[in-house]
Amino acid sequence: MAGRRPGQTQTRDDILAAARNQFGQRGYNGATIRGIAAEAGVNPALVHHFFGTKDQVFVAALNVPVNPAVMVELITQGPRDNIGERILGLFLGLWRAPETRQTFLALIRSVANNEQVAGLMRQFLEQTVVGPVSKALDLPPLRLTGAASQAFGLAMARYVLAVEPLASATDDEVIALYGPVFQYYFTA
Amino acid sequence: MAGRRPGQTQTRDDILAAARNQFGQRGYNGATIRGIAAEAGVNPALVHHFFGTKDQVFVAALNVPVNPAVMVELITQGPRDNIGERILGLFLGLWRAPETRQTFLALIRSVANNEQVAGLMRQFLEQTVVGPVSKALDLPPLRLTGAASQAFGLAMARYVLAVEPLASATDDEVIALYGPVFQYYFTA
DNA sequence: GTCTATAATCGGATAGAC
DNA sequence: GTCTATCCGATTATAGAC
Repeated sequence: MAGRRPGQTQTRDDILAAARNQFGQRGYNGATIRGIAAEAGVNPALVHHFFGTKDQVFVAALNVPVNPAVMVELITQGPRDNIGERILGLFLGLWRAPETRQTFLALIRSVANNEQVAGLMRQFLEQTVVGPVSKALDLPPLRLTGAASQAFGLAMARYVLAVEPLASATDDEVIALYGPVFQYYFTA
Repeated sequence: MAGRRPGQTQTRDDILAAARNQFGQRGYNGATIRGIAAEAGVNPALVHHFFGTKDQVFVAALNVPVNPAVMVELITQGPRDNIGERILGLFLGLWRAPETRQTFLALIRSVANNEQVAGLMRQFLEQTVVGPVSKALDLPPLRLTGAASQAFGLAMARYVLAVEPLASATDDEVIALYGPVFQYYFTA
């Protein structure tokens, strides 16, 4: 934490930022090392130099400081009667912060076109989300996949497709619209 | 309708079927003319010969006999108190038929990674679905984008991600789970 | 640390022979 | 109708100079 590190740091971070943006805009398949390098203002070979293969660049770019286990904790701990609104609050907050927003966009776009990423996401949902939350809240797993599907659809419609009037709605309007739905999914 | 047409037809249809499958599995960006030709067992040049550019192949492959206006009619006409289940029945039926299933898969995968397709989908939803249905049923447009988002999310989770236990659930279980949600979106 | 050069593929599209 | 041959561009990745 004391003193700044020499040279390298800046370029490396530039590449990482460019990667997050490119993967977010185009997904794994659509983004290119060359595109990332161009946006970062460096040579394509440098991207490989710092992060290795495209796979590894992807992992590095998406390694954002959001701990899923903590999120699950936050959700399962609080009062049950407003769990829908609480989840939406967390969700919308993550979509408001640029870093997590880019991460989520990248994941959605990649899941839709890349079998490998889709496999990872499926595993993550089944093992880290649906399983634990189902036990913690004593809900049928099917209910939680319902909630997950609505979260996916909301992200898709509001942030990827940007269909109106949903895209321009305020966060409060979104909470009012989707609150009852998530409350339903989390009520036995 | 009387008598069968000569030669050409078979190969042309083979290419079209292969195109539907490839676009469904990989989306617009991921599918290749060469991949389509290989699956159809023909030369890549033939694909161009019959359908022109990749854009035109895409349009031809997705030109499936589903009239959106008719679907909207079906939904807005019937009784209001079971509209959720009726929509789900139509929806699941379309995902059961191979041709429409491939079409929908292609659209979802392409929307997520292709700005042009996303634009078309956005326009379609706003002008052909949300607008008309909102007027016909006297519902706020925002409600209908909510329903659309849930439809997208259901398709994504069940058919693209195939997350369990949703992917293996029966249609009846899906109707039981999502029925109340769609009913909510379609109730003022 | 940064870049040039290049290998090895793969992509869409076209011209033109048969 | 069907295919061979080919153009031209873009991609990931590596080797190695400076």
